[in-house]
Formats: sequence, C-alpha cells, structure tokens
Amino acid sequence: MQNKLFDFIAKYIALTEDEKNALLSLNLFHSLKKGSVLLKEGQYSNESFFVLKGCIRTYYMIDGEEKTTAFYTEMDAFTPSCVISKTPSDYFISCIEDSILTISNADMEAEVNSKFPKFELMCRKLSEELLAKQRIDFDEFKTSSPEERYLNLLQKRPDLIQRVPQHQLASYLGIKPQSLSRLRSRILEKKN
Amino acid sequence: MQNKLFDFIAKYIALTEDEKNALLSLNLFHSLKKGSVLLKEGQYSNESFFVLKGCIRTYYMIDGEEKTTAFYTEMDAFTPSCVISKTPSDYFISCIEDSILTISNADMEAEVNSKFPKFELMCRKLSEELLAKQRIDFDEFKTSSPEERYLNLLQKRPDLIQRVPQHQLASYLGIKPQSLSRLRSRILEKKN
DNA sequence: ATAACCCGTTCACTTAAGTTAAGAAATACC
DNA sequence: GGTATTTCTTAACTTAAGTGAACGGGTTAT
Repeated sequence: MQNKLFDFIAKYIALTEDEKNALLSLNLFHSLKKGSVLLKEGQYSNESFFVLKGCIRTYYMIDGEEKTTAFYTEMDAFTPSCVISKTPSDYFISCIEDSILTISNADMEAEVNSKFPKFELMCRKLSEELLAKQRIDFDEFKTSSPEERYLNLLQKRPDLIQRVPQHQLASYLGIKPQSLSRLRSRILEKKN
Repeated sequence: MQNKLFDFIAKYIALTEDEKNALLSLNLFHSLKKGSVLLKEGQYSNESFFVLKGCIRTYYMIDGEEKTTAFYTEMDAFTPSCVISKTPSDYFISCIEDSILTISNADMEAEVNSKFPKFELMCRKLSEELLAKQRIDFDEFKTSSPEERYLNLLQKRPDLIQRVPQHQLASYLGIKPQSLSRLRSRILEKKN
C-alpha cells in the first residue's frame, strides 16, 4: 500500500530512500469504514487526502438534500478548499466504501517542504495539473447535456457507475435522481 | 501598469528590488487589440497570461458554434491546460476588448524559478488557490439552475454582464442565447 | 417475522430549456 | 451615410428536466 503512494509521487519527483523514510515516519496511513465522515460543513481543517483504496465523496446539504459534487478514488489526491481558504467548510466529506487514505496536515507539509524542497516542486506540478484537468471537466460539463454527461462518465469513469448509488451520481451530473433514472431508460430504448 | 503585477505578486511573496528588476527585464508586457487570437485549437503553447487590463475568453468550436467557457479580467492569472498537458489546445483564446497582458513562457518561468526559488512557492500557492476557487465555482454550477447561475453571476461579476456579449455569456452559463434572453425577461417580470 | 426505512423506478403533470424562424436593434464596414 | 453583418429579442413548437406521488425490492432494526 505504501508503494502506491510512492508510485504516485514518482510521477512528479524522484525520491531517495531517506526521503521515503521521512514520509513513512509521519504515520500518514489510515483505514476508514464506509460512512465515516472526514469533514463536516462549518468545520475548519488543514488536512489533505490521498486515496489508496476505496472512494470518498464531497457533498453539500442544501434545503435538507444532499448534493454530491465530487468523487475521489484510487490514486486521487485532494485538498478541500476550506484548507486553502482557511474558512469553515461549505461541504461534507465522507467515505462511500471502506477506504484506506493518507491524511496529512499543513504542518506536516510545511515541515517536509522545508526539509526537502523538491516537495514544493511536486505540490506545484500536482496543483497545476489538477487545475488544468478540472478546467477541462468543467468545460465539458458546461458544453454538454445531462445525457451526454452520463455517456461521457460511462466512458471515463465506468467504475463510478458501478460503485456509487444512483442518487449520488445524479447530483454529480447536475440532475435529480428521477431524471437520471429516466435518462438511463431512454438510452436503453435507443440501443434497441 | 507594472505595479499591478507587483501588487498581485505581493499577495503571495515579498519581492526585492533586484527581483522586480529581473522580472521587468523579461519584457512581459503586451498590448493586444480587441479580437486578437492568442491561441487556436490544435496549437501547442507554453505561454501563461496575466490580465492587467481588458478581458480575454476561452472558447470551443463545437458543431460550428462557439462555446465560451471562461472569462479572465483584471488581475486574473491563467495558464491554458494545453501548456500543462503538453498537448494541442482544445480551445481558442481571444481578446474581447483591447487588453494589456503579461505573457510569459515556460522557459522564462523555469529560469526565474531557479534564480529565485520563492517564485516556486508563489506558483504553488497560486495554483492551489485557483484550484480551490474553481472547485467552488464548479460545485455552484452543478447545484444550481441556469436562472440561479445568472443571478449568482450578477452578484459576483456584475462587470461581465456589462462588457461581454450575451451569446458568450449564455454558453458560459451552460445555455443557449435564446434561453438567456428569455430567462432575463422572466426575471424582469418577477420584479414587477 | 414484521415493521421501518432507503433506494431505484415509473407515472402524470408542470416548468423550463432547445430548436427553428423571423424581425428589430446595434455595430461594423465600405 | 448607407449597407451588411452581427447581436438580441420574441414567438411557436418540441423535448427534456423538475416535481410530487406511488410502488416494489432490498436492507436494517427491533
């Protein structure tokens, strides 16, 4: 499981054994049960996550309804926006499945960054890459219909459709659960 | 105009006079006429932008129609995703108004970053901040209707509604120009 | 075993966005 | 200054999403 973390980091920088050991000494690895809540609306946090196994989601509570806006699965890194803005969180984060994550906090990162400046470089590259990817995702969302978004998701993240409840997928696609259900049966009809 | 750039940088790191002069020697400042195209679909680029004055937009050409997905105005920094992914651009970038931008390229940035490591820190902070902000924007987009998005934009970026053509705003809101026009008149009716 | 609850689907109805077309208003061009 | 082009609005019609309600299957709890 540790190797998954190092494989991920290797995409951005090369680590020495010393640096790997320094990371391992931080005790980053955590197991979490399905349904565990990592962050609640209104809370402050300075923790960042990296998913080794399982799936976590972010969701807003609006008019008593959950609105799921993002899923993070194996090899996804994620820093909640409230950590960056230093404001109370607007959303919840919870585990959809039993999961194994690394959880780091801003202090750890500051320490590692000062000890090993190349981590700074990794963080920059990673943020830039995630920003660019998210921009593309956002653009695709804006320029397509709910049905196109669903078909697009089917291509790009077919696992999500299997492992995530429909009503959570619906808000991820920007629609209501009933509409997703209808849209799916419409697609099935077309195939026949 | 140079001070605008330094004011922006000052939000992230403190610069010495030497560092400021090093930046100025790079000849970053450019004036562009309304309608100038900065990047075309299919092109490679390694240029990043910072808007000192004016407005630029990104747009896709889909089925012969322009789909505008983003606007960048005064004090906005922007690196196209194709610069990060090193692939041909999926979209166009052009000036909506006569504009003054700084245009830097990856080589310049590498040089500055190696001369002044604190620039690396600035880039990381900036990317993280933009990523967090964009996440919030995306979430708001997903969880609201076209009408709510329009009203939200009216609050957050009222200038855009004045300076940007309606049909470009429409695709930015994820709808057709006719729908935006109708939606606006619907809102006016409600007020009376 | 039964009840309570959650989830996904379906249906009928409402509302709003997409589409096509036409015309008015504003802007750009010669 | 007048013409051409683009932009915005309006309208009628189509299509799809939102809403509220009901049903069945499945799980959980008691």
